[in-house]
Amino acid sequence: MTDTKKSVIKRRKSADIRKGNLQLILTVAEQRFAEFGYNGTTISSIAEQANLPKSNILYYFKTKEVLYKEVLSQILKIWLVDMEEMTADQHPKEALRQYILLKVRQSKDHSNASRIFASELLHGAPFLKEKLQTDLKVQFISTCQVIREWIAKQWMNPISPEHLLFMIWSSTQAYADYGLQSSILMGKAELDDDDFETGAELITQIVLRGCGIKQL
Amino acid sequence: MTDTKKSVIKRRKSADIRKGNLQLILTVAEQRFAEFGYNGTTISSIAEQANLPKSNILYYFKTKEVLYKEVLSQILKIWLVDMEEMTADQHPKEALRQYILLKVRQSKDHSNASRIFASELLHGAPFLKEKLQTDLKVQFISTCQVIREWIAKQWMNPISPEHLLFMIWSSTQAYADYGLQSSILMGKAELDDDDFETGAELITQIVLRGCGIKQL
DNA sequence: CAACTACCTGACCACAGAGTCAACAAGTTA
DNA sequence: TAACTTGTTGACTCTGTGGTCAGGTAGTTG
Repeated sequence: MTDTKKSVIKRRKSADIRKGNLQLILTVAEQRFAEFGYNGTTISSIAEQANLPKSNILYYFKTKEVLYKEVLSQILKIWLVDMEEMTADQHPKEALRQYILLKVRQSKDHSNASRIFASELLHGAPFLKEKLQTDLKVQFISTCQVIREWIAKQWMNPISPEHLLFMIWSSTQAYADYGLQSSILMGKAELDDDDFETGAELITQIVLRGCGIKQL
Repeated sequence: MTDTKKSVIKRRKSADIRKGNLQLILTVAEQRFAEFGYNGTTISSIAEQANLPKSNILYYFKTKEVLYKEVLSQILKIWLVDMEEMTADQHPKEALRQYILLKVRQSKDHSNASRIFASELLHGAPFLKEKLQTDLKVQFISTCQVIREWIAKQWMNPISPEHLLFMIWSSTQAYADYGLQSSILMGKAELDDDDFETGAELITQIVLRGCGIKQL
């Protein structure tokens, strides 16, 4: 009994070490990459912030590139999930509102991930190009189709679904990407919850009205 | 006569060397910084692309940082100019349309500059913070005031000028920042003139309708 | 406890990249 | 032409960084 228990405890403890360190490193790495970019981030700086020796980082991730890709890989998933929820049978009034809200929330809650993603795109998506051409593109085409059906049902004005999506993406994404700049301009240390809510609401209003979608 | 002429020619030639090299370096540097970011860009790579020895770059720009700041400094100016043109006596219908058009054009014609600016903001504007707090903020506040006056005149719905500007900035800026991603999704090598026009028109329509600005 | 595996880490290496410098070339002016 | 300024460049230094490695320790299993 004691043996088993002890063994179990130890086994769990050992697994926890790995899991814990992995998580710690990924979290810290995400912060650093978001702030300084891939080239501006050193393994040493990650190590320092995580309170681990540099060699230990390299023990879990063979190279810096592997670590970065690992961080990246989780981001695209998050990005795609929200879009899937828009379907043709929903009314755009609800669907778009919800999507915009989620995207802005994401900019707030996963600001680092969002910024890394943006930075990646900005520099030509060297590590993401393939995934964009497959996963994201499939989802994109499908969502454009949904919008086309909304238009066919005359639930909204006939406008380019592609450009509409670009507009929604960029304006919601901006609350992560340019949050700092925005806060400077608005004269505060950082954007608060209200700012995000106001932003989401404004984007929603403008998009819905702009697309000729009658509200209520 | 011959002497003077010769002298003049030589003087001009000498000045031209400086001017020409300066311009060449700045242009190449802008490309590299846009594509690889500050840390991802090496002086050697700039030198190579400009067909100059590395030392020569350092002769004109004491350090990499000086060169980068020089590139940056020209960008903010461009960014501010268009905004100045929006004034309270104009009707937002015209003013916003024009501003959006200019901003999208800028994303097309000065894509590198736009991307450097975006990248700078994305990483907390380490080199631009001061200028943002002064120049850009002044212009921002003033433009917000213009919008407030439009609202007071009931030329548009009462919406937050700050967030409206963020929305316009980000959605127009996106045509530079995410141009590559967009082209991938739309299945072409790069966005063509039509895409930019369509984008500008769509943003304009949505913003004008979204703000409750009657067109014509 | 013994053998084993997973985890940890300081010392080390190779190399790239920013910036210096000294010597030289080319234009400029009197 | 002589004195001077401006431009040019290869060779060099020095720091920082990604990554290796060997020798450790701590958990694990029979």
